[in-house]
Amino acid sequence: MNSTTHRLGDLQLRILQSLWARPNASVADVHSELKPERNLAYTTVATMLRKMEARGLVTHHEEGRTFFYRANVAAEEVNRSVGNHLVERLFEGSLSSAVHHLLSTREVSNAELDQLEILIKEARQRTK
Amino acid sequence: MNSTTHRLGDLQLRILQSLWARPNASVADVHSELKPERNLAYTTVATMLRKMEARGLVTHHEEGRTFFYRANVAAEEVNRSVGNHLVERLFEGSLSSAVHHLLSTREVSNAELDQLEILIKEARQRTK
DNA sequence: TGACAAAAACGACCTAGGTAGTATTACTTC
DNA sequence: GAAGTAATACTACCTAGGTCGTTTTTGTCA
Repeated sequence: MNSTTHRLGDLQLRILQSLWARPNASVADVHSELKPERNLAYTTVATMLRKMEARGLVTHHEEGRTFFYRANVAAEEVNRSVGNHLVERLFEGSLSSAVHHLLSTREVSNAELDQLEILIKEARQRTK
Repeated sequence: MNSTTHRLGDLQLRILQSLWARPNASVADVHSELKPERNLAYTTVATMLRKMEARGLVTHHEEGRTFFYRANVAAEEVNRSVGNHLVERLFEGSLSSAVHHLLSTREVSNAELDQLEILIKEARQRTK
């Protein structure tokens, strides 16, 4: 894949998320999906999709005169890449200090804490 | 503070980190600190510091003809802001899915897992 | 005091994201 | 077949990070 999956703009990320949820979407599809949160012009979405295709982030195929886009990078890949990049540049690679900051400044429900403990147990199993 | 503490460039973040570790540093100080990892021109650092001051990220005071800079935003603040922003935009605010991704794709030592469990216990105490 | 060096100021340029208007093309429908 | 509509294509512009080169100022020291 592209080595620069981290460093995606906000709009690019939202478009990718839209495509992950609804693969093979036309410009109109993406545009109307994003309409409520960002009141963008149709051409803004179209232009961004074209730019993203040039960067290899999405691909398209044509049906009649309409382009249908799909993501060319996996959600897992992007999330991992962006997440790791953040931990690296902010916390020198220390996952625990990253989580520490998150935990100490966010409201975290008990259910989420339960979930986290399960994840830790699973991680222990894996490294055993 | 500034509402845009998230969205800092890599260089800006590194400069801030340098200033957090060594407050009241001259351009030469920051430049030589960053020298090993990034072979930047002196003026690059100076220019970036000036731009950062214009954005309110750092301040300076003069001693003789030399500027001494210090960070105008706290490390805690920036880390929290950047971290939260990431969790929001990548995982819709779910801390556990963020941590899940991190845990599932990184090598995490047992010591770090221990540390995480302690953090969770502390968080539970706090919300009780 | 005159040369040198160090420091800041300024301006220039490139890249990339983001946003959108205008032009062109082509399909549909009366 | 002409008008209207819905697509894409193209171009332009703004902002911000990042990177330096050149110029100006000023202090130091032989």
